[in-house]
Amino acid sequence: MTDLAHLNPRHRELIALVELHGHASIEFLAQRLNCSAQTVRRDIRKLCDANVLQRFRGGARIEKPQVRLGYATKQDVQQVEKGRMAALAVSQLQEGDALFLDTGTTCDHVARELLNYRKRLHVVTHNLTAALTLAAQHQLLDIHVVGGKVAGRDGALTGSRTIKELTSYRLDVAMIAVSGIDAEGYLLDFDSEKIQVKQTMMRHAGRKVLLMGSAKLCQRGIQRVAHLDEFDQVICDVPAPEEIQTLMAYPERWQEAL
Amino acid sequence: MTDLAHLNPRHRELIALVELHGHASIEFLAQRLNCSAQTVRRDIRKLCDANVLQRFRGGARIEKPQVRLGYATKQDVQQVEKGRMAALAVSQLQEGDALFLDTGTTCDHVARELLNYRKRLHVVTHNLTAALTLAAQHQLLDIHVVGGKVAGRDGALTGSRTIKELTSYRLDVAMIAVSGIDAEGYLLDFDSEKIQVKQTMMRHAGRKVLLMGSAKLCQRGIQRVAHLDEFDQVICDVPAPEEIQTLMAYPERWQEAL
DNA sequence: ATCAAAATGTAAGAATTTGATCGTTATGGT
DNA sequence: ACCATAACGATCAAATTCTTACATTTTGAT
Repeated sequence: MTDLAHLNPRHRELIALVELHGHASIEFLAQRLNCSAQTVRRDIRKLCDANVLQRFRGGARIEKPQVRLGYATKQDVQQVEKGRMAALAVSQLQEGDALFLDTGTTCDHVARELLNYRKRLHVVTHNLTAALTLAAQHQLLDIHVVGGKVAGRDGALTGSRTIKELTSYRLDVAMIAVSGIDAEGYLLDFDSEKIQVKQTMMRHAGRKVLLMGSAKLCQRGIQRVAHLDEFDQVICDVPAPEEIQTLMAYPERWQEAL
Repeated sequence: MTDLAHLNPRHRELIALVELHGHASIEFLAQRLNCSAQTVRRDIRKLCDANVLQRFRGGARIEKPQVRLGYATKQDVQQVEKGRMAALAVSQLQEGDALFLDTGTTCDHVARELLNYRKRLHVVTHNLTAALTLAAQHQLLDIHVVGGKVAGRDGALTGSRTIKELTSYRLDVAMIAVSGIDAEGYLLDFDSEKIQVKQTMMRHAGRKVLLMGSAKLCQRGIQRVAHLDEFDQVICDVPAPEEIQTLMAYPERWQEAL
């Protein structure tokens, strides 16, 4: 166990990317990490020496000791991009707005961004980490947590109680995150309990905002959450790829976070 | 764990900036903090020695952006004693027990202790930090969070909704913490909303357990929560002082955590 | 007001990282 | 077995970052 203490953000994102897919090619990683293939090779060699990854010709993979990939490492994927998307989403809020906040690391970034929002807001969430982050501003923000059963390491509350409580609200905005997207433009996720929560939030909100990093564009899920067209805004860190644009009735709803 | 006591405002700002994105470069920090890169390096070195940040070439990062160090770690008194009290309280649980868990740093210690408890348990709480701690064991533990409004930096949920939800439970144990005690043996606290939650938990639990560090024996509050005699166990880190013993109908309920 | 100690800024040299080049090695198809 | 292609490792130069040392400023106490 060598020094895994001072790994730079690129190392962390590299690990996260490999964990996310189980394996990744040098070229893919070089493109994602914005560096040369040479550097990726060096990083991989280092991480393999530290027994974090296993390498194969052309890339690296990870033996998953746990089926569930760590919530902590998910945070390392597209950290900067998630921050930018969160900032854009928050910048479009108005004083006094009431919003639903979904679970996921992207929404955690929104919570962090809201700390710097200096105006009154109402926030309703089933996201424990976000709620705890927001608690630092509880004098300014009106934060409501819906009841439920803790469903994941990230502190997502789900279950019939959660759904039932959500239905008693009617808010201005819902900020939703998902795991992936399919070829027809439907957003996907894995946990049906969490999907129910997302759908309920959308039904009880005026403006629906989707937060989806470009990494999600090539990822999947097992169950449909909603269609792209059901959202009033789609916030991403890159412009909409052509194949996505053709799936949208209103491609102008796509927004790129700079 | 070195001295976190005398952090100047720049240090706090630096930590906040690193927390915002999870990591930050020296250059970025120097610009935002209006100081030289060298000073930033010196600050970072200090904070890394204190285990607040981790450094990497070119900047620094923080391991858990979502856990604030404002609340739990900084001014928590009697940490060791609280750990011992928590261990004693947890040791008296039985597999399958269902318990209410109150807010406060003492109860956060109980949550941490429960992580090592290897048996099935049901936990109902309005304590966000505890719930998030317990989430790491969500496969083994059945964790329910009641809905409500975030009332403090520590992530306490309160309000009529919280009370109403609590009344639908009937659990084996309630673990309660308070701010102080008065001369007649009544436990005291400050926030009437939180007091209502404590009282409701007690009404809907079989065994009532009070967790009270010796520091609380000379502290006060502004409103009565309950009397010492209403608890089936009083866990403290010291033996009951004489003046307290005379106030209790059953002094044998007092337990000292070793 | 004065001095000592701590904090901050500046600069030069050392160390690390990175991308590119090039010869070597592994892989897959014929 | 052979060849074409892609991946790899070593090496080097350029760029960036770190450390060390020293000058300057600020702070606190007498």
